[in-house]
Amino acid sequence: MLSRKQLRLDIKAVANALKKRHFSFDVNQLIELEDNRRKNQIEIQNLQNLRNTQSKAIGKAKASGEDIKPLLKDVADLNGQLNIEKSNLQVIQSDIDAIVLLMPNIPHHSVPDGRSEKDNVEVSKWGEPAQYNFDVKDHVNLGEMYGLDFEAAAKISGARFSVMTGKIARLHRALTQFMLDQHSEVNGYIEAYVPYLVNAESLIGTGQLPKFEADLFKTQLHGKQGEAKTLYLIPTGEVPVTNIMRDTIVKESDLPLKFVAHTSSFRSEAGSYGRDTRGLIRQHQFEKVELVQVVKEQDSYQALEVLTAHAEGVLQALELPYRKVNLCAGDLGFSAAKTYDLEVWLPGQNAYREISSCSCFEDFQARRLQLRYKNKETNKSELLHTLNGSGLAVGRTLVAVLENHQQADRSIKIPLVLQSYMGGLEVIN
RNA sequence: GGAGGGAUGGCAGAGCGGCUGAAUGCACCGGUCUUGAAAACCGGCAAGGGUUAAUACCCUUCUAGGGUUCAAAUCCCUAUCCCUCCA
Repeated sequence: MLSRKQLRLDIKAVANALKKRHFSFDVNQLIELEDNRRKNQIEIQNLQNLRNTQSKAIGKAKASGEDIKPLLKDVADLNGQLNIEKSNLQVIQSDIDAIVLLMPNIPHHSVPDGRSEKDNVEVSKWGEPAQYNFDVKDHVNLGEMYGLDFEAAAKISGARFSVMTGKIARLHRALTQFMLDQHSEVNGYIEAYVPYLVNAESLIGTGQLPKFEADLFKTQLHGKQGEAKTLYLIPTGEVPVTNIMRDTIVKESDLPLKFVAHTSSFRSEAGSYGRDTRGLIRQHQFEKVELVQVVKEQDSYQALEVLTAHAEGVLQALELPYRKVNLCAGDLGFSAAKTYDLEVWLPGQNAYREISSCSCFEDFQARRLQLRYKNKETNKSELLHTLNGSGLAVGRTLVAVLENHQQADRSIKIPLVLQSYMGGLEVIN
């Protein structure tokens, strides 16, 4: 959520900045609403002030045994008026909220212009895609030999699910463990275990709601009471992990906060029919190791570089060629001010594909989350900055390992760092 | 399934119709003292919003939403969460 103060003081600049995202809104409408809100609020406050002083007068009059009847009538009239004004304000306020909650974050100045992923800018590249002197298979063909089973998954649940058994399941788990260990032991993140079902407040906090409800799986308990207890399956670990700190004022000495969590993620993938229907790339349920940082305002962009490097470290350890891309304004997620995507090389697709998305949200999420710290210098509570990134998406990493480390005899070479997690196994065959 | 108890500032914890935006302690910040630190002492210290050039002043907020009342942290109802006991 953008700052209301900023919207009030400099709405033109906001509108202008959001143009970079190709997002537009009715500036005049918002100005008018805001104007009405202010007038209305002043009116209400005056009435409240009057009522408060009258009420106090009644208290005093009563104590000294005077007749309070005429005073009572006065206040009753005031209250009548007040109620009308209040309901007016409520309508205006919810109109404003509806608009503001749907406004995306302002892109950082270093974000390139552009409309779609075609306009993203490559920042760096690591590793060389291997040359294969044999017929390259994709992960579906390779995986099926070693325990990846989409037919069983379709029977159990439907499309976009997977079953893994045997060596593949073990490899999948090894990747998860390796990533968790790497981030908690080497990179200094606190390991967290979090719920996969979350309430609407949490999703509003990180920005998935109200705008992206269609992307979510929603659960509901039976009966009337159940409706009040709607929970959503998390679309990313970012939601529960970032919400750990919702509504808190963090001690300055505890900053920066760094969490790593392994979670499943659930996405409806509404609107992506026909895209990536083959294989593990786009699933309704997938595993991710998520990095979250909460830092002071002045540290956030440095933190974005570091967090991205942590995700890159995993790719490098797994000997997977990748490139780092600075997302253009048009491709930026709703809450993000700046995002680096890491795209891993997939020989089976002969292309780089997203495997991690690392974003700085500035105070956009923190404002919704009421996530602050006490600034010692100013002695004020100030909003913090949040960041997150996948480190990495486990399913896609499995794909990358299978495809990049395949050999002519259809065996899969296991990267050195994973071997201890595989009981010393060097090759899957 | 049933019966109770609770939710108050960064934390702990009083208050249970008007003088309470809220005692007290801890934490934090500033100062005195000290070679320095600690201790002690003095002072400050919730958030959000509005009016104002500024000093100031005003409004809202004691889990959330309703209600009673001229007036609610305080009384009533509902929800959520926590705790205890019974089955």
